Amino acid sequence: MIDPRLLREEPDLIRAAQEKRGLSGSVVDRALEADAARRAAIADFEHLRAEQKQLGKLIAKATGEEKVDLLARTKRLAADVKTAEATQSEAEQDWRDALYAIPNPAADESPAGGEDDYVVLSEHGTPRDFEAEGFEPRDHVELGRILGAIDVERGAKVSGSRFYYLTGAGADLELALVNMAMDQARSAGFITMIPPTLVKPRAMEGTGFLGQAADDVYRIEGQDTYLVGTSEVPLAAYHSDEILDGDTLPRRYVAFSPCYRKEAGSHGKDTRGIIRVHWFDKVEMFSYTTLEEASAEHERLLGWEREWLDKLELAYRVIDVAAGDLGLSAKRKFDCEAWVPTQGRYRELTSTSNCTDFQTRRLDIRGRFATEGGQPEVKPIATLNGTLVAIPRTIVAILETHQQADGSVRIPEALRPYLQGREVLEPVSGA
RNA sequence: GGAGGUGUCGCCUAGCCCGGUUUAUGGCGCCCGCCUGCUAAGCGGGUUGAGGGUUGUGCCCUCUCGCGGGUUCAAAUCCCGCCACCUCCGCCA
Repeated sequence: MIDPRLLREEPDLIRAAQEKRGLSGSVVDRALEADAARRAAIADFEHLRAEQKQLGKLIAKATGEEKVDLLARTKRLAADVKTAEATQSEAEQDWRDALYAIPNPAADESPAGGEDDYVVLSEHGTPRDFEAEGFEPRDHVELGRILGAIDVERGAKVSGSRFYYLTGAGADLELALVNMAMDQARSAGFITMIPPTLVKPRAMEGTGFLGQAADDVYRIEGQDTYLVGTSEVPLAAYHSDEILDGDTLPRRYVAFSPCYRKEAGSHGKDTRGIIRVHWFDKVEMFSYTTLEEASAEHERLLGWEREWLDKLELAYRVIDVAAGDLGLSAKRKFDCEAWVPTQGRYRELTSTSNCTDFQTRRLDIRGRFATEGGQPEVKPIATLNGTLVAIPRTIVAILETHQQADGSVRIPEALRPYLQGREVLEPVSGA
């Protein structure tokens, strides 16, 4: 949720922000109207209610005929109060709906425009030149089959399209990546978490996933419960309705969890292999910090993502995602995209977003901070998230990047201790 | 799933039977000040959060006792539903 005060005082800023994302500014007018209506309704109700309470006090003291008189007066008032209260709560609901429809304004630094208007911030490593090495690279599906690591056929048989089994070396690889990622995050000071992945509407809405992203969310039939598409959801909602001690910030959590996505609207895209799937496991970093520190924290999260990709010896680039391609909650987003040899292009492997106070306002998360003068101050705080490792895409990048002419795959050195010291994944026969 | 119990301002706690100076009591913690020849002890004051009004910047008002309804002129208090936690039983990995 954007700051209601900002909307009221600087509506043109929000209009400009809508335009930068390629969205209509009409929601701004709707929200302003709703705000005015809400405030009028509040004043109306509170006025009547105050009168009612005054009379109530008199009644308590009054006796005899005087009391009868007062009771008659206030009885009529009671009905008016009830009506005014209903009007107020309706107006507040309208106002909330209008506000919730407005996304976080993009950062000044974010490029304007849509999906293709990103800016490349940096490139790291060099894509392998298979032509120079004299062999045709196999894609991850083929490598997965040869290594006995990925079984997409049986995934489809049992669960449908966009499902897979990780088998043998593939399963070992996931556990190794997860443990390595957790080790990295733990030594950076993150608290390790394994969160629930079925959540109530509050958590989903509070993190901004029931807006335009709602089509991508699995809902449990007959229940007000959702499967999360990322552990960002339970990690953000973890501190909902809490006031955190400012001294404890930043709070950094790292979670391992499965993620579920309908992938609605991506029919025909990435149908081969495990680039785009309905379920995958992920290790996610999450920070709560002050609004002042949020940008610096965002850079730190990006730094940890880069450290991770460097250790996997992947070629990748970092992009500044354009305003129109940001999620509802994000003010700014960096994606790390790894080179996928058989596709001849960079594909998103990790992503980090600065959500500022957008989620904390929805989830009622604030910080209590010491002030110069005296009494501590309660203020909104910021949340940020960043992928450390999304398993399938990382496996794709590793297999394709480090494959050898005979179909084996060299294990990056940093990962070997997590794979029983293995240096190479060898083809198996009879998958 | 069944039975019983509990849910009060950061934490603990009084109030609930019997509705009305309750502006929700007290303690801890925290903040400010006083006192004090050291970071102790003591004393005084402040301290839930959200929203609206006013711009007199300090004050006024409303909401907030797990959540939602209801009864009533009036609800922390009475009634109904829901949720969470605890104890016991059942079932289960």
